[in-house]
Amino acid sequence: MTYTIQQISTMFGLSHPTLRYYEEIGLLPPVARNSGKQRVYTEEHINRLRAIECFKDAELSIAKMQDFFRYEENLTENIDPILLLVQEQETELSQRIETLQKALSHIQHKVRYYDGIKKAMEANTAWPRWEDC
Amino acid sequence: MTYTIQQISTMFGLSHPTLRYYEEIGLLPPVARNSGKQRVYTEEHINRLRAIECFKDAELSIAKMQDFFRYEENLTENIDPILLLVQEQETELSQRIETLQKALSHIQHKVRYYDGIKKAMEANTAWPRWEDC
DNA sequence: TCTTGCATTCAAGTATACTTGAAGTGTTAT
DNA sequence: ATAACACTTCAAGTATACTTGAATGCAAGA
Repeated sequence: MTYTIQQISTMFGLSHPTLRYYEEIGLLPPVARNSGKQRVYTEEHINRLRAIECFKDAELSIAKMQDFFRYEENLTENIDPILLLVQEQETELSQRIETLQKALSHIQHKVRYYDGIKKAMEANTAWPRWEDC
Repeated sequence: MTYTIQQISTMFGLSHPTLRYYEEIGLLPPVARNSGKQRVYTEEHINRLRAIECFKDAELSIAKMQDFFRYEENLTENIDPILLLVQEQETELSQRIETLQKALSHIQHKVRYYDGIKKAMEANTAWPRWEDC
């Protein structure tokens, strides 16, 4: 089964230029062409794009994705660097989540605070005061 | 109490150029100068920088911080937009945390997988196979 | 055949958030 | 006084991840 750039674009929500850009920087494997020089994508590209989607969610930079895919091509040689790469990403990601959770509770505090003020303004009563967090 | 750019820089881990940049774009209130034209920061700047720190953790863009601080100056007029701003950030942030948590479990899966391979290579036993997530 | 439309290349531009460089001024220690 | 260092301005550069524009090519339907 093969796919056009249009189909891939729709499938993954990526623009044509973005797909060509990924190919240009080697994030996608080379894409074959049909008689009219148009790109013909295969399952290989679908799988790679699924991996890219997942890594993007995990906030991996394009450079690290490139490393990852390079390592994966010769896993026996590169088991140490690839393991390190995913372990580091695991650490970064869990720290990031922790930071975001703290920030979320700050923001939620602010939501309650400004909502209290709005209610007080509407009811013409005294404003709540800011409780430090 | 007043502070030099050096003290503020150390306190918040921001470079001198970054502090001047924040001032230039109006993220910091205007900074007074001493006889030698050097910046003199006050508690007002410390408080603002603490707020900026918190918003940065919450992934607020500089543009939104600018909006926030502008709204805060006249809260009575701007209670609706400021409430909207923090509510939107709350929503975005919790969605972001959810995405990151899913991504984290993908990455943890990969860590276990590649660690299994490494162990198998060392023990010269069969490689584990990839279990799809 | 002609037009419409999708596809192509390649270079240049965009957004965000800073950083770096050059050149000069002011302050402090010896 | 003089060196060393901190601070100043202003413009230009950087990194990441794309996007946009201009010019051209091919292919299929009216």
